[in-house]
Amino acid sequence: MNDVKPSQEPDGPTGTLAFRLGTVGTLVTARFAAAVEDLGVKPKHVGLLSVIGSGAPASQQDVARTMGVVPSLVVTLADQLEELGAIERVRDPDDRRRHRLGLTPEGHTLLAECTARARALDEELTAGLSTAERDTLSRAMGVLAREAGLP
Amino acid sequence: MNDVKPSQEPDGPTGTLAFRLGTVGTLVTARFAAAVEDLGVKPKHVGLLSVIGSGAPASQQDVARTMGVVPSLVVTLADQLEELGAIERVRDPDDRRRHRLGLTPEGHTLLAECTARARALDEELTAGLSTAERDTLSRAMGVLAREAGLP
DNA sequence: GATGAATCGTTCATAGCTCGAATGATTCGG
DNA sequence: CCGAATCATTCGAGCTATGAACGATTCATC
Repeated sequence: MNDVKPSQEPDGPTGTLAFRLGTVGTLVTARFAAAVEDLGVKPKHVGLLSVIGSGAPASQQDVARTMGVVPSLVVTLADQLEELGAIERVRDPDDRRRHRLGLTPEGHTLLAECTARARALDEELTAGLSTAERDTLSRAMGVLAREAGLP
Repeated sequence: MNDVKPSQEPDGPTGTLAFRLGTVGTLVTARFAAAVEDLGVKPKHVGLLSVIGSGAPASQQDVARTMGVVPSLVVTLADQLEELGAIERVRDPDDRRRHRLGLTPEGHTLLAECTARARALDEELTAGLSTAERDTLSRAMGVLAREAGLP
């Protein structure tokens, strides 16, 4: 009768979802960063690639909004990815203020490799979970993302 | 037969658990930071309070290890919390190199308030989830935390 | 007991990341 | 045609967290 809530967890903020999400997120991001370091990119770069990769070529403003960062940061990230030969900037003929960002063939390859490594990391992380739990977790993260103000 | 995997998710890294954990973590942390801002503390302070609050009084080195940060950062955080009157440093009589960190009565109150707000945030975030899903999520986060290298 | 090595807390300088304001080019609305 | 708005870019600044030095204290070995 005493294990209705089997929580052996500490009862401080450290035990709450909000807090744990932060610490685990930081840790996992660090691990992902280490996993793609040799490719010359960091998580933010991968995020940019991913945004560009899925969907129509977008302006840097759009990308910034989607990523939840400031446009000036997109400039820096895009500069570095362009230098890697992963993306290219094309002046939008319809509105020549805009730069439409697109993946180069090398960019597609890079994105695919990053995706593969992210998936591998997922496998490691969820090794201790059942398939049903993974699905629930995956779905819950989607809900949380929207709840936290993501597109 | 085509919805064996009902994933409408994008297939880039953005859709992976590892990546989403990072972005959601950052977002949630920002929201928690805003929630406790008027108390004069930031998430890292709350983490420190939480570590001190649960368990025997620990040295700053121990706290640093538990939090996964460098000892010099604990100095800064402890300074600010001490100035708030939330914690106190006591020279360990058994080993006078050490400072044992302890919560003051005000510190207990502050920690309790932070805990309450973290729980309230949890409620908001998981509003769209069933009770069973919340439990699974909670458990899964514990597994991930250990898997990612947390105590 | 003495003495060199190790540990604890602290200070300081520094690196990394991100933001915000200012600028120039371009487009839109009246 | 002209002022307001939008886009990309540059530049400077802020904040966090780190790592290397340093004094105080303890430990281990002789």
